[in-house]
Amino acid sequence: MTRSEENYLKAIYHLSDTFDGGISTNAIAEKMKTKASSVTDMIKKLSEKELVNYRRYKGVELTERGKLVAASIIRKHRLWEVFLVDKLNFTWDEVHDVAEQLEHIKSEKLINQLDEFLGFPKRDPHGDPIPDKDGNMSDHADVLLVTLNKNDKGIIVGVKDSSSSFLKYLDKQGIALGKKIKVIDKEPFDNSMKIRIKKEEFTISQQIANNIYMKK
Amino acid sequence: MTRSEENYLKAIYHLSDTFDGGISTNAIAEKMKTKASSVTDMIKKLSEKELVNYRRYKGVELTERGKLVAASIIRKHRLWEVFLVDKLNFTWDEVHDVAEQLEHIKSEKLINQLDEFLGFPKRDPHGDPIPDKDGNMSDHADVLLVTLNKNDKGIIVGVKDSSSSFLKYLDKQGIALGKKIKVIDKEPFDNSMKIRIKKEEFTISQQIANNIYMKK
DNA sequence: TTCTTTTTTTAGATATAACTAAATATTAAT
DNA sequence: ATTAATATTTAGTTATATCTAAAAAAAGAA
Ligand SMILES: [Mn+2]
Ligand SMILES: [Mn+2]
Ligand SMILES: [Mn+2]
Ligand SMILES: [Mn+2]
Repeated sequence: MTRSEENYLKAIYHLSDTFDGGISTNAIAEKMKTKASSVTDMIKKLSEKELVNYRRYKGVELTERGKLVAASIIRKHRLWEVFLVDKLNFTWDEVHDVAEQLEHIKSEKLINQLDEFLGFPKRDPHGDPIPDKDGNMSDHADVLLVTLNKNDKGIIVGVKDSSSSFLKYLDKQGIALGKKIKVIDKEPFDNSMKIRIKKEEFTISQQIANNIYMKK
Repeated sequence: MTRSEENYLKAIYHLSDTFDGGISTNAIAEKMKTKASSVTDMIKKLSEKELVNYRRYKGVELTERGKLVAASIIRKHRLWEVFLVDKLNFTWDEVHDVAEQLEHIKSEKLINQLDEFLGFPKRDPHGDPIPDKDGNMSDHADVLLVTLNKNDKGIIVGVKDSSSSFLKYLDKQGIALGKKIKVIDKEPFDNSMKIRIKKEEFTISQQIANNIYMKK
C-alpha cells in the first residue's frame, strides 16, 4: 500500500460521505488536486487490488476492504491530531498538515499504544469521530449551526471545515468546541445570524454557520 | 529533500564516523542495501545540491550543510525512539523500524515540542547521543567491553549493534543499559570473557563484547 | 433525434529512483 | 611495466506517479 494509494482511498471515503452512488473521476481529481487522467490510472490500480469497484465511465465505490483501509488511515490521522494538541501543545489549526504525514506511518502497535496513551479519545480536536480498530466510527449525528432557529440553544461539538484560516477566525471570535451558543436572531435575507456566547453577542455569516456542528 | 536523499545522507554520516576520508560508493551501496550504480546516481544529485563533495572515483564527504541535514534526521530518529520506549511501552528491540519511518516527518515544531515533552533526553534507548537543534552531539567517548581486562569494572552505557536479534539476546542474558559488569576472566584464544552482573556469572563471545559500550 | 458540451479515458511524455550489463578507471599482483 | 582484479561509472531499462493533448463516451439542449 503506497502513500498515494492511501491518499486516494481516504479521499474516496470522505467523498462517499457527502455524495452517494459512484464517486466521479472529476470529484476525486478536484479533491486530490490532480488531473482526471491521473485518477483514472490510480483507480485501475486500486480496482485490481480489489479496494474499489470500478466500471469505466461510472464512478467508483470502495469495497469493504477499501473502506477498512481508509478508516484505518483516518483513525491514524485523528489520533495523531489528538496527540499533537493534547501532548505537544499544538493549536487545532496547526495539526492537519503534520497529521497528513503521520497518518502514513505503518505500525499496528504504534497506533494502538498511542490510542491507549491518549486515553482512547472518541473525537479529534475538530470534533470528528475517531474510528476504532475495526473501522467503526460513530456518525456525525450532529446538526449544523445554520439549521438552528431564533432562540434555539446548543453546544458546539465540531467543525466541518478544518482549514487553518477558518479555525483562526473561530479563535478570534472566541468560538471553540464545548461553548454554548444561543441564536438571538436570524436574518432571512442572507441567513446571517446573531448569536450569543457567554455574555457576548455578535453576528456571523451563513458561511460560518454552515461549518459548525452543534448538539442541541 | 526526498526520503531517499535523507537516507543517503544519514548513511554517509554514519559511515564517516567509522571510516575517515572519502566514503566509497561501494560502502554506501552495502549500507543502503542497493547497487553501486544507484549510489553514483544519487551522489551526483546530492553533489548538485551541495550536500556532499564528490570527485568521481574518489569517495564522497558531507558538506557542512549535508552534516546538518544528516544530524537533524538522526536527532528525529533517536527522539522518536525515546518516545516509543518511554511513552508507548515499546521495547528497545522494537523501535528501530518505526523510527526509520518517523525520522522523515517534516515539522520543526513537532520535533522541538517532542524533545521538550520527553524532557530533553541526551541519549536514545540504545545509549546513542541525541544531537541538539544545531546538530551538535556528544561523542561516544565510551569504550567497548571487549577492551576491558580481567578484574576491570564498568557500567553498560550503550550498544553498537541495535539489531533486534542482538538486543533480544541481551535481554535474555539480563544485559541492559545501566548494569554494572565485572570482568572475571578473559580467554586469550577466542577473546571470550566471563563476566559478572549482580551475582550472576556467565560467558560471552568476543562478538558480543565488541558491541557493548562501557563507562569505566 | 441530432448536435453540442462535459466527462472520462487513452496515448504518449516526464521525473524519480531503482536495476542490469557493459565500459572505464583505479589498485594490486606478477 | 604489464596484466589481473576490483571499484566505479555510464548506458540503457523498469516501475510508479504524475502531466498534456487527443480520442471516445455520456449527458444535456435544441
Ligand atoms: Mn485533519
Ligand atoms: Mn481533524
Ligand atoms: Mn535506530
Ligand atoms: Mn537508536
